[in-house]
Amino acid sequence: MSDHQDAGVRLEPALGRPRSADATEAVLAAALALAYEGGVHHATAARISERSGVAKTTIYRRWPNAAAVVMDAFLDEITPLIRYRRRADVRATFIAAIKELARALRGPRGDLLRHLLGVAQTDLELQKAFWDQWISPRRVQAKEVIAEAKTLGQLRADLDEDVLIDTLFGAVYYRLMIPYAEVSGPYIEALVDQVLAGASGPRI
Amino acid sequence: MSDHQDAGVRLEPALGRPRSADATEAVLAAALALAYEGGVHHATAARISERSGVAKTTIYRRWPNAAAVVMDAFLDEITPLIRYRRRADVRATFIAAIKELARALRGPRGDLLRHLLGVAQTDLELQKAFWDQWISPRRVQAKEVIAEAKTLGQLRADLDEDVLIDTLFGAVYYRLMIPYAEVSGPYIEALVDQVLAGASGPRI
Amino acid sequence: MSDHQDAGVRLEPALGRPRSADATEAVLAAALALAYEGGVHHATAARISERSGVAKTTIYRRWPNAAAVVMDAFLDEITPLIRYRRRADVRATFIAAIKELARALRGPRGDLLRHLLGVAQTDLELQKAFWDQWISPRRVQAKEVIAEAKTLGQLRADLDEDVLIDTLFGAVYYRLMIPYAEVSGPYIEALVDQVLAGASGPRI
Amino acid sequence: MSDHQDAGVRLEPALGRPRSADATEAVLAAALALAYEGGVHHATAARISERSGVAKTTIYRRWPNAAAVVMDAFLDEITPLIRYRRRADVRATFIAAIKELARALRGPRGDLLRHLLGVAQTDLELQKAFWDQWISPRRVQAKEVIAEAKTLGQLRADLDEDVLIDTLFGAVYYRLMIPYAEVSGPYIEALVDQVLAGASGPRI
DNA sequence: TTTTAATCGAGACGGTACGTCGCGTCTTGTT
DNA sequence: AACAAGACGCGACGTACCGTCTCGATTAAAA
Repeated sequence: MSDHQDAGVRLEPALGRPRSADATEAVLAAALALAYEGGVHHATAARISERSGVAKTTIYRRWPNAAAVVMDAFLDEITPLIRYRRRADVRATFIAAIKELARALRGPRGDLLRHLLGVAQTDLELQKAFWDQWISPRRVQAKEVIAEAKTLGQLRADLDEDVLIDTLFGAVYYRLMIPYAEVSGPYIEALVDQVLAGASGPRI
Repeated sequence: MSDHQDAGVRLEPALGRPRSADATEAVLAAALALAYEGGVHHATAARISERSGVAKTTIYRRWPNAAAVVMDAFLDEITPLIRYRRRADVRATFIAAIKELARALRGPRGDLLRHLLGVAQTDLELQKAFWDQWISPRRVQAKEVIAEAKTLGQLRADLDEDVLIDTLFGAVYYRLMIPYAEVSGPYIEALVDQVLAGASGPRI
Repeated sequence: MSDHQDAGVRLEPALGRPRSADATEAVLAAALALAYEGGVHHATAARISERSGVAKTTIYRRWPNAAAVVMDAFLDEITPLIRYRRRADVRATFIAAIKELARALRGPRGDLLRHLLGVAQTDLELQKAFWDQWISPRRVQAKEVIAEAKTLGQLRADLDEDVLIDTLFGAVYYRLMIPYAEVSGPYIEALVDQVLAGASGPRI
Repeated sequence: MSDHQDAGVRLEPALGRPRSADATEAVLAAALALAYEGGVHHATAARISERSGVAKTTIYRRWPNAAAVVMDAFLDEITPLIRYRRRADVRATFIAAIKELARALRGPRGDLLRHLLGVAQTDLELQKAFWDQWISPRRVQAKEVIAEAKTLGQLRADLDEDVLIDTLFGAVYYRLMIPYAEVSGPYIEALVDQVLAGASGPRI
């Protein structure tokens, strides 16, 4: 759960009636189900309210709009599925990480991410949530991997980390949002290999 | 101008009153102005109609929805600004092309593209228009550049073209849609250099 | 029908699609039925829309709020029921007029008027509609009756018309809104008689 | 102060924490201020609570709804302003009483009464409160005046008291709720005079 | 010259969703 | 018990756009 309101830690003894955890759960579940059924636009505040049994006002008391609810629910669901795990070398680690990501996004989950990223383009708050809760933490992990690899001599010492991450994951998101071809296993291997080896012709 | 309706050629001698070309122009201009003023969502059918003096019916007779009008107007405007031009070598050609693209998208125009790409995620017709009129033609041009470079030995012969394009432009679109940092001149040079040189450490 | 919008006469040839008379009728009928069923507050815009089959937006296009619809419907219904008719003398004319009014307001119709007058206290537009379409025309008729009676010597020549009307009808509305007792036939006769005869004791 | 709850006498020794008198006072003051600022509808339970610093729960423990609070506050304020005082004769007594009433209701206080009477039309409890605490006691006083006047021969012995009160005060409330003209001093004199003298022409 | 047919402007229409307000009730911990 | 705080379910509000429709008025080629 990653509420929009209480992102920070609440230290005060919490005056008044506490927020219902059941309600939160029911709302997130309903929102996710609706979004999978008919796309982000199908998960309206009214429908989430009806399906979850939680009043519309309660929803708006906690999230700025329906899309934000779906975003929270989506992130709750996907975060545990895509953790970096160290492999033999950088190549293997990145291939594994990207394959795990691609697998997690295969099918309706990918569409949902596409839609959310789409809506985030015209919704600053969502944009920020996207960065804070999805992109940024994963970049941090990627940078740790890169740093280790540099130490081990697997990556060039003068390498620009951001460029490396942008090229690897940029390619994946590019194919997600402009879906002219699949992000297949072989593609991922070719992608990582080429990014590591470079595109230049033989320097003789 | 790239009307959605008369993509095919009209062979019949066109009975009745012919469509007004002025109307089309006025609609596109109004749509673009509105989108720049307040985002894609500000360019509603009603507002475009009012601003352009063209009836809503007429708009819907030619475009499926308001976003499609904005897309058409946007593509009309941007296409001439981003043509590939050959330089000394692949490196220079790509750097120049990406810099031109980045320059064209700096400021409000980039936001508009972001928004359109966003809306396209939940609008199949727009998705297709995006691919057909923006992405695809540019990929064709890029592939010509790559082919030439392969012939000249500037790029590896066994190179996967799609991967190369995905990494280069994926990085740019990634930074466009997840705007954590600018697509600056130095960044573009670093990007192209690293993609060409590869990220691997020294093979001893 | 007494639309809030086109109170004045429209001379222009009426551009665009004309307003549906059926819709107007259906809305008024639904509003009145709902108000009789459960009071003015039961005639909400949503319910009127549902019952009449006319979209909520169409309702708001013509009336400022649900209460105004009920008011229009009520006035349409009641106006033909309470016309002044001349009798033998002023006394008989007023008694007949007030009895007709009382009869028309007996039962649910009186409650509806009470409610509407109530709502009008916090709604300027309704207040005005009330005066223009209900009170004012009836006062005009009353003044004609008074003028005639003065000519015939049935009423004192120096009489203040407004005071006379205020006392007669003020008493009726007073009992309507502060319903401590009924506006019965005998009461009406006593009312008119006492207003005509005066309350003063015998001038010896 | 005329609490809705403890109309009956509380005989039990009152277990637990006793009710705060300060709270009651603060609530009434806040309610009245809010009603004067923006009309009865502006005095919502939430706003009264916030302004007075008294919890919403506490308010609902003592009054059935926000309008009842305003009513209580209004009556507390106005009651001392409008006591009957005997003058030379009935005519003078009534003129003085009505003038005092009119003076008290001039300006925002009249609007507030209008609004309350309006709301009372759709709120039985308020309706009753209105009668019990405002209208009824004043009618009792009026009847005493009338009885005295009858004894003194200033009013006809066979006079119907209710009709007399209805006509005099009905006219005032009529002009309050259907404000087509002011309740001015001269108007009040003309009103009382005409009600006393009668409207009939000369019986020759 | 008169059809004939598609276009155009204007604007009404049925719908869906929005985000907010106010209601009166409830669940906390505190007095 | 009563209290402050505030969450909660509920119903209604009035608005924004959507895409469709129905008018009368143009506009040009076909009859």
